[in-house]
Amino acid sequence: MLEYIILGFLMTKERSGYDLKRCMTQTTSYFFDASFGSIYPALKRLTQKGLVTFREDVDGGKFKKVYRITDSGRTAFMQWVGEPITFERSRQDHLVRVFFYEFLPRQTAVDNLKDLMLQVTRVAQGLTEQKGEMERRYDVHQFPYRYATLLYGVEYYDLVLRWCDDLIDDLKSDSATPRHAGHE
Amino acid sequence: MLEYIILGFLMTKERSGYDLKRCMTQTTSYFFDASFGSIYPALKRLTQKGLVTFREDVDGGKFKKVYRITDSGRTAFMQWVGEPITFERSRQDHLVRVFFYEFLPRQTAVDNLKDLMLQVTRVAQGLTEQKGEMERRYDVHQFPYRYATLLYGVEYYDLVLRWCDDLIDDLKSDSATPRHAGHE
DNA sequence: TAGGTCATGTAAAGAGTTACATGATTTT
DNA sequence: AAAATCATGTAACTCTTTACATGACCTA
Repeated sequence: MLEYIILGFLMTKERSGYDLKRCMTQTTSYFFDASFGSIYPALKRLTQKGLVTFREDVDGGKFKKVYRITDSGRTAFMQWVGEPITFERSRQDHLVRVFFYEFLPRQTAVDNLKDLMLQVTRVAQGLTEQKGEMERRYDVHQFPYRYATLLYGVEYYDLVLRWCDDLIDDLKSDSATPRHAGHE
Repeated sequence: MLEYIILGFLMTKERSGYDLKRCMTQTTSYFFDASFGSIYPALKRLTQKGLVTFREDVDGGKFKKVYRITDSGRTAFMQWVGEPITFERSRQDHLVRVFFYEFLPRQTAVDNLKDLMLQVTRVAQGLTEQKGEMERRYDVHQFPYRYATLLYGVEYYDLVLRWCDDLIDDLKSDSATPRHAGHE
């Protein structure tokens, strides 16, 4: 997967490993991210397979390896991107603890959910700004897919926030039956 | 994480590795799942740490190891479940390809998105049925967290479906500008 | 008797992160 | 002069899946 994402980013222009990391952090990190520890080995593998080449560049004294996609790289990417999308149920780690919140005092549950909302709000803010910037600067109909993935992110975070809020409301209105009583 | 989920499932009753797998598939698979290849080693580790014990059972000739949570297991679980929830941006693999759909002919994009919708619909159906069954059989206010996580799943799949649908609509209304033209 | 389900387990491989090592340049 | 950023890379570790091995019981 990572290798194809790298190829995808190289489809439009040549980039260094460092550039690729920045790309991901800025544009895809809300649905896919990778560390240097996986990017550099991936670039090595792609080079060995002949899907990318690189030139060494000294830009202002700084040593750089700038990667460019090859023709077979383009072919491999085009083959991959056209394949049917396989829907994988994605792990939602934040749900795991909540699933077991029956064992927690209601107040702790509410506090932790509120804290979760704060975290999500922070992440969501960055995305919403990106979306606004895109709407201001471009005609979004020209980039339907980039815009759609951004929208997905904004709506997803919105869902998580609404969900937390609804659950907190539900817990407050119903504080007469503390489910955590009786354990042990 | 897996070890705590196992402890969580053992909080209410004793279960075998096989039971635990069935539990997860039935109740948490839309946000967390694990294979036998990770469950059995996890149970071994939990036993070594003294957080669970087991008894060997021969149920109708079938050999079973039934695990029970210990007191230190309960303590460890209660400590974990009360910790603040850390929100991790979760990978949404289905978005990765779509992010690069500018390189695909519009018709292929639409076809693949429709196929994705079919897959999601199938997964969503199971969850919606579970939700309906819970509403019929129990007073959902008695199980706010189980019900909330179910709701999350239903709403999440709904979001994905609406998102696909909106994107397909957008692509149809705007078919005059095929963005894929011009590559290679 | 063949295939399905119940039941446990291991080994190899895959995919990734974290931490570290290195060193130049740029900003404070 | 220190700290941050740019830039590449490796090694150890973690977590996980897939594939396999084993064997009993159940059902068509």
